[in-house]
Amino acid sequence: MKPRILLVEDETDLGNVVRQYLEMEMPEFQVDWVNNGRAAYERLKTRQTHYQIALIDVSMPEMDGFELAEKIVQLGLNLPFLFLTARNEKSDRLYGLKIGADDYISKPFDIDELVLRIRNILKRNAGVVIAADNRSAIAREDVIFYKETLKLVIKNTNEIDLTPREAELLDYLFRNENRVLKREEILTQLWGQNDYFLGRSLDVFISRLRKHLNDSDFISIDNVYGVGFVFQVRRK
Amino acid sequence: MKPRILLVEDETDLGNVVRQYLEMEMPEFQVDWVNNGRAAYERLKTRQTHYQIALIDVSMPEMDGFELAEKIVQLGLNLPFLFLTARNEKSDRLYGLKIGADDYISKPFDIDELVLRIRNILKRNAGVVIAADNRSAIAREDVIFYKETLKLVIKNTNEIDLTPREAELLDYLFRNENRVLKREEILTQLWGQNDYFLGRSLDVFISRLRKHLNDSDFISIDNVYGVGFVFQVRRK
DNA sequence: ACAGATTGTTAACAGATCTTAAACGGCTCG
DNA sequence: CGAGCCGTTTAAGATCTGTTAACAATCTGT
Repeated sequence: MKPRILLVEDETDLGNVVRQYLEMEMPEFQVDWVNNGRAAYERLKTRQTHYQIALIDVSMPEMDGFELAEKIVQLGLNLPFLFLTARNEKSDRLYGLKIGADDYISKPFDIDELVLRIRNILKRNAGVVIAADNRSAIAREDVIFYKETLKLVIKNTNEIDLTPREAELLDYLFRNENRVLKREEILTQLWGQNDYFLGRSLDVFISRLRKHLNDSDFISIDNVYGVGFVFQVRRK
Repeated sequence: MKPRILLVEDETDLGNVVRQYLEMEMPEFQVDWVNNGRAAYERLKTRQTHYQIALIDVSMPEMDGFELAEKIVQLGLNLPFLFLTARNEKSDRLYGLKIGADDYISKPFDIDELVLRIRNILKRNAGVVIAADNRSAIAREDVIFYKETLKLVIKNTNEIDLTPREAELLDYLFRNENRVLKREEILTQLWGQNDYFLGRSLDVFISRLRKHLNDSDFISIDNVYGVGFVFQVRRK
């Protein structure tokens, strides 16, 4: 199952913008947006879904952000959280940090900075390391490729261990998706030379990767006869 | 030994003030202050002393803060760091966060806020630490590791005595749980160098730790062929 | 449609890498 | 000085991986 981010924000416009931006910038996460503290609390209480991090607006009707955060701590969920708020008084900031916030970000905030801060918090906390530079994990539609752990996850269920060479080739394909790659290009890039036997070797790896990618509805490796291959990533 | 904080700051006055204040507010930590990036790098390169967090000034002569931080990431130390800086341009802030900073704090900063932010970062990073009668311990699921007394307790029944080297390696693994650790990283950090025989030695210790951890249902040490190891901590 | 070229798939092999037990040798401490 | 501990080295066996081989399937120009 995709790791999840919980966004708690009562302003409809801002909530929508942030959710959309996060899903675009961090496609390997699902963003759940709720518009009040109580709804967030209900979700967290019954650990039905497990969240990686919570982004909480301080000023909300009914149950405000501070109150929600305190409940999170009380519940003993080890859930990182940060505040997104228009209130930038020192006392508020200190209070937020004191109850354990991993960050306290004042509106208007830079959304790129928010993404980076979230990534850095998750990096320390979660098992799955996703670097900001997108080099260690690549997500496309129903496929996530963790380059460092040599793991390939399809439809969030199917977890496959790759060999180093398989991973290297797959990485190369991802970095050149949707364009025709000549055999010669691939061989000189990955094997350093280009002869008949290495060509056959490449075919074997292509075959293995195809088998691995069988369960994906969006990704396939297509042959261009006499030329090379195309790593096709279809969009939804 | 007291856990340590590394402060890298070239301005003498500020360095002194911050160090004194931190030691007053966080007496359980020892604060080591060095006044340039190169000195900090030398300390971190081989693992003479182990730090919990690094506070880094961006503007320094010789090796600047960004450069130092990049080296920290390259070395594969899982060391949290944050920037203390007078530069508050958006591009600088984004760059700092991009290379993995846990925070980017602009001077003049509120020292109480700094302390809170440091505490929150450490809280997440250290996991459940039991500080009873000054024996520091790391607890994860069904395993408790008392690193001062070199004892490992599994399921509250099985008590195992570790050798110093075993404990050192296990400590390193705990600090880097759920990440791929390259053989080279481990060897340069723990043994100070990396050659064939030390590699064999590492394998032997891994094997011994595995035997010790056999009774845990949650922790295992997995190999990534041709790369290194992953210290897997599964959650309930 | 046919032949040759290219590509696809599977199995087998050899070398690299990893695992583990056991032997070794330096060190400490009584 | 002898026993015990501990890190290192050795060595044998297990496992993993990239390559090769063999054969099947597909493509292309004629």
